[in-house]
Amino acid sequence: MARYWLMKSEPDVYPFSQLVADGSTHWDGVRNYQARNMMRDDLKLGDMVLFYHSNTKPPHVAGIARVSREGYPDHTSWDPESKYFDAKSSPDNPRWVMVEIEAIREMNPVSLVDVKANPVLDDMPLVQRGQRLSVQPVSKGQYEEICRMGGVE
DNA sequence: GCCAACGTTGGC
DNA sequence: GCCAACGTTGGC
Repeated sequence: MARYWLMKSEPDVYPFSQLVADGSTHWDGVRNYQARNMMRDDLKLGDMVLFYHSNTKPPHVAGIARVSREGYPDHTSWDPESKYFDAKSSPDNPRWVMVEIEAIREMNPVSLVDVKANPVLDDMPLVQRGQRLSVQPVSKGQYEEICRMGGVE
């Protein structure tokens, strides 16, 4: 049974349109333990992902993606050239995890303002105070409501 | 550009 | 183990 997630990306860095162009991508660079644990333990093949654009005006959900590979070591963590390099991570003892996601479809942007204005979505982590996690769980009802707002059946 | 929230670091 | 300092996130 598929579960549902929201993943944040800054469109200046990696917009949803790029995921559509690429087809799929590995979600590297997450350096937060809570988010890592979810990617390692909870994100399963076929889980649906709301692709959220943060740090843009206005912030919004931009499209739907799907987990296409479950958690595996994030190789950028032991690449000295990478900006995500972590000296405490190595191929033998990887500290960080990534998943792969694939683009499913674009949707009409659902802005954060609209999410906040919809009582159905009051409990979404996204609208809680100070919520900064780049990977967040979403309920089935919340997922379906966002899809509806974005014009997706 | 500002700043609140939160995570991490490091001295003790 | 505490907690102040610092860095980052991300909306506004």
